[in-house]
Formats: sequence, C-alpha cells, structure tokens
Amino acid sequence: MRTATAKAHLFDALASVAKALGNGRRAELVDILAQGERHVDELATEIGQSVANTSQHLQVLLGAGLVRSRRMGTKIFYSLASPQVDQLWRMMRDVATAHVRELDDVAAAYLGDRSQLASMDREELLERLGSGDVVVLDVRPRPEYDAGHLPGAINVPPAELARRLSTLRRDKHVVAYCRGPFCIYADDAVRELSAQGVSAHRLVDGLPEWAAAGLPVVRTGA
Amino acid sequence: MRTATAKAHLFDALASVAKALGNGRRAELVDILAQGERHVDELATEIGQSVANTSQHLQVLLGAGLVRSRRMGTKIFYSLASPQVDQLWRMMRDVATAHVRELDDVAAAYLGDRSQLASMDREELLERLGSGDVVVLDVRPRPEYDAGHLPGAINVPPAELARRLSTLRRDKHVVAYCRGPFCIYADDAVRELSAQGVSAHRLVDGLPEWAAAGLPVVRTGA
DNA sequence: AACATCTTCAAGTGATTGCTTGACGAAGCA
DNA sequence: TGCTTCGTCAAGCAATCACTTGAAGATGTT
Repeated sequence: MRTATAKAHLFDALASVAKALGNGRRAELVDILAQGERHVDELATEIGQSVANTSQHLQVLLGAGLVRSRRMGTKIFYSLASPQVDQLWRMMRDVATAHVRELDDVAAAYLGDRSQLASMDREELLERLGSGDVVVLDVRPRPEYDAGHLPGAINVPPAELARRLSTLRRDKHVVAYCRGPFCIYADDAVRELSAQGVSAHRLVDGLPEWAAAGLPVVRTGA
Repeated sequence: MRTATAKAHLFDALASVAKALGNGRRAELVDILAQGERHVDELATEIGQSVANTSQHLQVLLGAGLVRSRRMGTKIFYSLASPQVDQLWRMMRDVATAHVRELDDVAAAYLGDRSQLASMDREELLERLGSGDVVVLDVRPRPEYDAGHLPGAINVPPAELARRLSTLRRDKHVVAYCRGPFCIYADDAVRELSAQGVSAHRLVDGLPEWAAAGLPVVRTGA
C-alpha cells in the first residue's frame, strides 16, 4: 500500500489524544481543570509535583489540543479546550471503572470504605432542594467554587474543613459534593459531620456531572 | 497527605485506559475490532505489523481490559470488551478531529481530497432506501461484513474492488460504506465507480456509527 | 532600573516503550 | 507420534518518557 505510512500517521494523530491523557498526573490535571481554569502554581500544588514538571505536563496537554492557556499578569491560567474534553475524560473514567481490573482496589485504598457512607443522587437532591430543609456544601478549593457551583451551595475548602464544619448549623440536612466520583473531599466532610452527629450525605457525582446533566450552575463573579 | 501515593495510583489506573489507546497501532486495532472480532493473524496483516508485535499490542489492550480473547481451535479471536469501548474510541476520534492541530493534514495525506467526493448521511440513506433505487455496498473485509452489516448491503472486500466493481449493475444509485470516517475503502469505491460513470456516494459514517445510532444491523450467520 | 513572582526552557537521569529476532507452547491433523 | 499452524514469550536495542535541577523569560512592583 502506497499510503501505509500516511495511514500510520493518521492513527498516530488520533491516538495522540489518548497519549496525552495516558498519564496519571495529566489525568489529575484534567480532572481539576474540568472544574474550571487554574494557574500553574495551584495545579502543581494540587497534583503534588514541582512547578517545572507540572508545566511540562501542561505543555503536553496543550500540544494535544486538550487545554488552552491565557496569561493574566504574571500568572498563566489553563483550562480545558472544550466541554467535549470533559466529556471524554468522564467517559474514560467510566470505561476504567467498568474494565480496569485493579481499579476497585486502588480506589478503595485511596477513598477508603464507602459502603458506610450515606450518599444521594442528583434526582433525590433536586427533590429535597424544593422542600428547603437541605444545606448544600461545596467542598472544593475556592477557585473551583468561584468558577461554578450549585445554586445556594456554601463553599468549605478542604483545607478549612476541620475549622469550619463545627460552625455549621445542625438543624438542617447536609449534602456535600466535590469534583466527582473519585474525589475524596466530600467523603471527608460527610465522615466528619456524621461523627459530630449531623445528618450528612455525599452527592454521588461532582459539579462537572451536574453541569453536564444540564442543571443550573452559578458563577461567583457573574 | 497520607494518601498521596494512593491518589497517584488511582489516577494512574484511570489513565491506564488512555495509555492503552495512546498508540497508533493499538488505535488501528481498536478501530478494526469495533467492526467485530478478528484473529491475531488477520489483525497483524491489517495493521501491517509482525504477528509478534501485534500480539504484544493485543496483550496491552487486554491488560487494560479494553478487549477480550477467546480461542477457537488454533486461532485466538479478539474483540472489544464492550460497546462502551467502541463509544470511547469514537469520542476520542471526535476530540482529535476538533482539537488536534495536524489532524486535517495527516487525514488529507492519507485520504486525499474528499471535497470532490459525493457523500450522504444516515438520514438521507434511510429515506432513499425506502424508494428502492439504491444499492448499498459494504466495502470491508469479509469477516467484518459477516459480523454485522446494513440490511441488504452487498459485500465487496477492498482486495476485490477493481475486479468486482465493473460487474455492478449501473441502473441504480450506489452508496458505499466501510469502517468509519477515517476509512478509505468507501472512498476508493466511490472514486472508481464515478470514473466508470456510475452514480455513487460515500456514507459519511461507517457501520459502528450506524449501529450506535440504533439502526438495524444484519449478521450473516444468524 | 532593580527586584520579585510566576512560568518555561534546557540538560541530564533512570525507567518504559515499540519493535525485532528466535525460541517455545498449544491445538489440530496425518 | 510427529508435523503444521497459530500465537505467545524472552531477550535485546534505540527511542521516548517522567522527573530533577538550575538557568532564563516575561510581567508587575518598588
């Protein structure tokens, strides 16, 4: 076939998207950027890597076209190139959940035992929001909350969990959410609240899934 | 964070799916397996690699849980682990189409200029199928046709194109399809037919997209 | 202009990847 | 039992990857 190498190049180009996503640190970055734009320094802290290494991972994502960057003063903010990328990331997670052998084990090792953790899905939360006896807790870093959160949600960043949970009113039912199904922040909040005798549930999904379902999202600035 | 490495392991596991897809040869394999199960020897020929190398790529896909294998006599057949994997592959292609810079160029280098090529989408084909003046041509290797094809489609494997196209009846309108948007077989057929003065169109998508749209598919054996 | 902050770049490292070659294992057939 | 076919395994090699360290750019502030 005259075009054998051309065909190879084409499929290499198609696979380049997966190649860019095919690294744990870059997957973490995409998971964070699915919440909204962040600058390099924050991202480096979030994924526990050096700024230089984080920057290089971001260059790889940039090269594959999965993210954009824009400069704001000395900081450079990265964001997903489109909602399509978020959708791809979520589907990849679903496939991993369904098909990757060791996923249950490593998830349990990180998240702990969720079987004792009260959870709630979107439908139930929507119902109970109407009755007004529910407080929604956004357990993500401030910039992610600002970039978009559930209507009426209160932000309690993970770093402030211990300090602020005790000040929460105890007469209402608490539903906590964070980044998504593999994010531990809401788990921690629910465990802490339950230990204090507060009725608390974990929303099974995070903000990206809520937004992808076409449900309303509030932006702090706007 | 006590769980920093546990978190890393979790995201490594999630990224393992993308890692498995992140190679051009493996992407080709998935694209072929999306048509139906095939054995190693055929797959090696299709992607133009040695059997040993193809086998190793298949082991990687197997390790990530993206494919299954079953032995039939001396042959071992591989297939996608679930329709979800096909869906992921299609979404990845879409993201690449939208975001990978050089994709247009490498696609053009392999596929040639499609702007002069008459094409037809699913809706139009469905309409015209009712009127009965259309012949549907399945331009894929025989095993893929057998694994599932459009109702009433005639199989003309790529290797037999030149020999069989001239025998086709010329009083009907021909619509050719193959594996999907980046498959060249239908292009070749349409070009050849057009050169012979036969009215021919290329279905914009392939069989997997047809099946994913919930449209009827016929299996040869059943 | 000098300095501080944030990010990228460049070079170097050990580990992994993609391919080759040749040997080995498993099933079917003579 | 020996032969054939089909696929995997093992070793080896060049190329790439993920991370580190230290220097260099770019912007904003003093």
